[in-house]
Amino acid sequence: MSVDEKENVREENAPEDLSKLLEGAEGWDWNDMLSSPIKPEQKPPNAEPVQTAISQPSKSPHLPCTRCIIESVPALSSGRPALQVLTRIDHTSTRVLLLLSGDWALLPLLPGDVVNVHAPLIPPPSVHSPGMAAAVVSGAEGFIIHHPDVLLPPTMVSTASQCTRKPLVSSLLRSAPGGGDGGARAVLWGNLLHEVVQRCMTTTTTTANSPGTASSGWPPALIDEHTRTVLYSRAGVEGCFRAGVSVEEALAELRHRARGLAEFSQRFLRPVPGKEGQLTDGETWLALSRTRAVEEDVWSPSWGLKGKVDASVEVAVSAPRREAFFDKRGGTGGGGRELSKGTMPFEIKTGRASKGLEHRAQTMLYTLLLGERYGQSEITSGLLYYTQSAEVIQVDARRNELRALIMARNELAEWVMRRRRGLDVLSGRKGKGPKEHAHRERDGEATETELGDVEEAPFLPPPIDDSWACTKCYALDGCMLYRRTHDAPLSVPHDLEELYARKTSHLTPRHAAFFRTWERLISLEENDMNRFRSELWTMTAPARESAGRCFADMVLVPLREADEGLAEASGRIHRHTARFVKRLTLTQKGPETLLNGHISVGDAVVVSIDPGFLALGRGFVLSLAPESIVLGLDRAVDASALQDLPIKNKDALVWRIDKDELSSGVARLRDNLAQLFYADGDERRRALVVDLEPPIFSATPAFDPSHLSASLNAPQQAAIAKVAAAKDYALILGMPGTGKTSTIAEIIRMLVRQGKTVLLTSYTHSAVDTILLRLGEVEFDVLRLGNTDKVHPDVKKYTLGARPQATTVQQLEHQLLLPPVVATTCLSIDHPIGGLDVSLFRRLSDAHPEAVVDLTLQYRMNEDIMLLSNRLIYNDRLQCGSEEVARRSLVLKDKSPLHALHGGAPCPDCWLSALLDENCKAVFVDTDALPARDSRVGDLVQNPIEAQLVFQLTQMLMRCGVPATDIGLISLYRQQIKLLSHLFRDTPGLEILTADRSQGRDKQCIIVSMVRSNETGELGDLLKDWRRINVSFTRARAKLVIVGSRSTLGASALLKEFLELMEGKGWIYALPAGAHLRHAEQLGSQAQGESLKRVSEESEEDGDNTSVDTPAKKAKVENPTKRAILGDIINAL
DNA sequence: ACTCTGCCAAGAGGA
Repeated sequence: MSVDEKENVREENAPEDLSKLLEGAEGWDWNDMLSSPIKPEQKPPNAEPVQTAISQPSKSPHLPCTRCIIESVPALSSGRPALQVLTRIDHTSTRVLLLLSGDWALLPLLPGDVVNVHAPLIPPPSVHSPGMAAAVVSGAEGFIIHHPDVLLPPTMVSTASQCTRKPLVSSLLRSAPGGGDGGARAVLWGNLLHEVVQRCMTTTTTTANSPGTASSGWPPALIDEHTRTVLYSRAGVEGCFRAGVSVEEALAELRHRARGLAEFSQRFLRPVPGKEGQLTDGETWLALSRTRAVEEDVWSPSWGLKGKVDASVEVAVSAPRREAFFDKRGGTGGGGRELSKGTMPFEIKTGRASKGLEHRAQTMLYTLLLGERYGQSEITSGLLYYTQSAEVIQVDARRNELRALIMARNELAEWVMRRRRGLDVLSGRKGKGPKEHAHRERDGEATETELGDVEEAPFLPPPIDDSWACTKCYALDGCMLYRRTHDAPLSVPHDLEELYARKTSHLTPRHAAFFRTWERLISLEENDMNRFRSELWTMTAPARESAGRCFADMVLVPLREADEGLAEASGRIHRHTARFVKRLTLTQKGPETLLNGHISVGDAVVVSIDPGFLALGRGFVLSLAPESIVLGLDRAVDASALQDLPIKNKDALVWRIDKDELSSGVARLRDNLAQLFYADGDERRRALVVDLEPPIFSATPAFDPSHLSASLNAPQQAAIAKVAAAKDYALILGMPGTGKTSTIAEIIRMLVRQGKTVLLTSYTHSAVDTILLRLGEVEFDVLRLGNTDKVHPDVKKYTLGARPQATTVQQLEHQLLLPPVVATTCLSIDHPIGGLDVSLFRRLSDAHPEAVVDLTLQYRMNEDIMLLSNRLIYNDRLQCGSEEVARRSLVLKDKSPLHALHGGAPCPDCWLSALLDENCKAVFVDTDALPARDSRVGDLVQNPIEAQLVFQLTQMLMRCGVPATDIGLISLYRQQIKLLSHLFRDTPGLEILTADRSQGRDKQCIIVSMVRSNETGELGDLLKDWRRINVSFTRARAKLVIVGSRSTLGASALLKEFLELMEGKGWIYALPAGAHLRHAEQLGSQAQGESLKRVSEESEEDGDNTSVDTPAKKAKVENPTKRAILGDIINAL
């Protein structure tokens, strides 16, 4: 049997046709020309196609794609059918003149905008434009993707056909599925059945290699097994719980809904199409020969789309031979049927076909995504499978429909960009250049004012006001809320007045203002994240690596035995584990250690192959060593997982690992905010939080103080009494060391004793877990929700994963609802019983000081250390809990090592002796005489000499008998933390933390490295933040040593005050010149210093600092495998 | 003006 490749219909847009257009182009009236039909009679031109750098290689089968920046757009007068737009190819100076007609001429293009031009580049209309190219995009050919860096999901684009506002509102508020109970159930069946089909598709091996043999398809037993596996999984039972359905009922329903699967598989799962596999069109026969992948995530910056394809399948299609084809191909005789093979997206729909058009649209967009991923020109069709009606429909991606869909995408992207531009202005970011805000005249009206007037600029399209569609819409609540708070001037049509009133009449202007304000704050944060998102495809890996947000040139290597423990951890995202090392060649130079940069353990990452294969895996960092990184990923990235990708040189695969910027958490915040304002929302909470109604306290709190722990001090007891009396809320302000953790633990015990339920929550995992740990062994049950991989090991016993897998809704209900204490982070609300707002402590405590209790007695700091905090921040409200605390000092067990530095004799002017003195409890160590200057590594700041000083001091402390676990090193700068961590890599127990991460911790001795030291007096914002300074100073119990440059730090008002205070107390120690060298040898910091020097020099190379090439810096190891082995050895030590 | 934290996602379907 002969198999013909299917002709690509879009190849008909051959460039010759366009070139013909341009013949003798000089002096043509372009607008006239573009609106007139092609004149094929004109003789072919001599012009060669323009050879020019195309920044983005063609990935689409159809047309080359060029990324261009708009330079100027002419005034657009209404009724003009065509538009000439001058652009420049991104990252080049090559100009491209876009000749737009039809819909494309109406695009709201602004100078500075990015467009992807899907059209061939041809010579420009005028020969007077050397080096310039042109591109024609009209109703008949080419596509323009406006704002391509906004990647939109195909579902959003397809829903926009009905109402553009709806997908935008629902992307802002990722609310729970609407449509009432029925909706939730339908979603559940959809979710589960999808997974069943996908499992069947991946576990079945078809008989592709034995032609002629009919495939046996999926045996009913296999389908049933998958059904049960899917349903009895954690997600399955949880879904039932959410939808309020019993597992038994779900099983029956799923079995019912899966009944057609076996027949489907018999008809279509075969190597060669036959009559059984006839599609609903009545003439096409289909065979699914292989499933390439399911749930594939494809990000397409060239189409400005990203989505998940249910399945990618290899198909064989047999269709009656068409006349048109026959003629065109010159005829192979015979008529009859024509067979073609290819890859298609396979879209499963388990509901009714009522949304057929949207489903078709979605499927067409998936053809674009798959075309990009597999680079195959034949992906011009997709398949829609309706499980209920057992129909399979072939959807051809025809130009006209695609064009309409792309226009719809462009419109959505324009709305998204309007919002971003508005937010950029608000946050003072003015975009990329002055051109961004240049004029675009439209009928003589400048749009510049629109940008300036952010308050009024709408970012949502107006509602469609279709009483039938709107009443049924599941985005209605959000839509109406925005209408009330953001589109207030819009008049409401008569037939929707009642609905509008029902949804919004409870909202006061104050409510609207509150929602607007917080909504905007949330969006600002979201916008910040989005800025980095597009860097994954707009920046090369090395460029992004130098900004510290990427690891370039990574190679996949096998896991080591030491990583096995990591591989076991299995959260919802973490399904596969992969280890990467840096590939280094003679010519390439990378950072010596992966520890440089912004990527740390726990961070979310995206794994890609440059160029073109974005986001092949997503997950987070499990472990990070100088030589290798281990990731937990949502999908496999090994060779077999990549077998179908058109990657040229699979043996020399190079990966990039990018720090991911997740923004969905922010959308949830926004949704939580919106919940406060919905008609059926929590009215009391709205009154307390928004209207600031006074909280009510009972005069006679029902609690028995005799149950309280005897160790509680008076302010702590007062706090607990306040909580017991609170009907709404009580606020406890805990200054450092005042026993917040114990008080909270005690409050939890009290509330549980009273039969109440408690939600324990905080912004961070560590804060939640600290309290659970302090709670210790309790007689009641605690449920810890949230990402298991981030939960403290000793608290894991409280997680759902530590309990037996529930197989009934009732069991799950018990696990979820019975524990009186539920602990989780605020944002971890992707769970049926979670959900909380941002902290409103400040707002509430300002409005109702009577609701606040201060904890004032502290047991951590001695009086010298406390004095700093009291004077600078707390107005002397803080007191020592006891004399013993006040007098606390760091006593050295053995001072002889100190004397040994100077031949056994005490040394009066040794800086180490001075600082280690027991009476030196709080001291600022001034480095100005050395000096110890800061330096930059990319955008990071470090101070190597200061790191050495800290190293020597710490070494001496430990030699004198202070356990490493009693010492903490703090810096506000991450790069400094890295230098210190490197120096102390062999000192277990010593904690080295940024100020932020030291929150909630304390140590006998804290050494703070202030880092900033320069002649220009540059201080940065970090050191001006008094909260961070305060946190780092108040971690110390007995001794606080602050190392820094007095002259530089004095630039900050707070630090100036601090230095004056220290001066007055005589607590400043000015290091003599060369102090860091004096004991270097004895303290073994010679070798350490060398290695430190190396690390920091190498780091500096990554930045723009110049450094002399020392002979010590030899060429890097040439063989990547050797390198990996070396890495193993180093790591095993 | 260089720090931190959290979040998995696009879609699952309905008159």
